[in-house]
Amino acid sequence: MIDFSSDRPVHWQLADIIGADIAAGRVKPGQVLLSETRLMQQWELGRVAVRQALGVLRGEGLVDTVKCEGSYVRRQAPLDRVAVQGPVEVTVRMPSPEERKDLNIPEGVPMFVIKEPRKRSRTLSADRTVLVWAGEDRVASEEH
Amino acid sequence: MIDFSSDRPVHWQLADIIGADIAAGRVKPGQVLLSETRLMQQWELGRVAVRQALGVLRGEGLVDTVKCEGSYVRRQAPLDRVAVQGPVEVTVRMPSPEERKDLNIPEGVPMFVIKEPRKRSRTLSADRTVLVWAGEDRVASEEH
DNA sequence: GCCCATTTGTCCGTATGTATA
DNA sequence: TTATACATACGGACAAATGGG
Repeated sequence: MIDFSSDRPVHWQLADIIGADIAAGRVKPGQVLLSETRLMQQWELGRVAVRQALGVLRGEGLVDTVKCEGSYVRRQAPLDRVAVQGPVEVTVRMPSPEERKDLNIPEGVPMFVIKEPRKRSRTLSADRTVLVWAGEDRVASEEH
Repeated sequence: MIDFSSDRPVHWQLADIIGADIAAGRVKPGQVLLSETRLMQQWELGRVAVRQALGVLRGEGLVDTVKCEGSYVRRQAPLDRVAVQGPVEVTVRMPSPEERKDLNIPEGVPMFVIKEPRKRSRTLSADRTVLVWAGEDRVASEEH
């Protein structure tokens, strides 16, 4: 499966393979992937390449690596629908490590920054949130 | 500056240091950072630690690494103000490598997914875009 | 055009610490 | 206690692209 003569780096190839497995549902959300060592053996790669591949998948938000346990396929968190009422300006960026900790945002997940006039910005983890311009006078955040 | 006896990993410490330099403007947008080798010498770290630190900064969208040149402090792209009209649903996620390529999105930058009723989703690089709900019937994207 | 130093990208191997089962 | 597994580091090596002489 891995083509060592390809000009596509092997850790990208491995990330492609695992990502395709996830997309196809061959490994399901919440399920743990093979360990680094198993992946090294199965694909005949070094540890660095395997870790780089997992790093790519974390960066894409597809998996979540837990120390001393393994890398899990990320569960699709139930979405909070957050309604906003204009005029609003919305930007998005990656959180700093501190913001990740404060807002409980996993690695590879961006962050909403919502600026309403005369208010200070609201920040929301983007993997749990769908932003809705309702046009109605409901601004509540529907917690599930 | 780097505390090897700290329980905070050295590559995080280095990312903190460089990130603080960027935030304070001691290195300016468009400017190139010291090379990996220089950073290794200056901070007495191995290459892996230096690369991990740069990887952290890329993941935060602070720097952009160009092969055979160096890591540059990312220029703040001039923002396109994109006006939307309700009802609209906005989600955000990290692009896949293919989408990054297609939409010309740098590493560490998330992507808007804008779903308007009866239309197919629009995707926009989030580092160039500020989303505005104006409440008016103007849906144009004001290119600068 | 060519050489050469620089710089990052891509790999390998090895080692230690630490949390989990 | 033992085995497993990941996190953090070190070292080395070669390839590929860039830019200056």
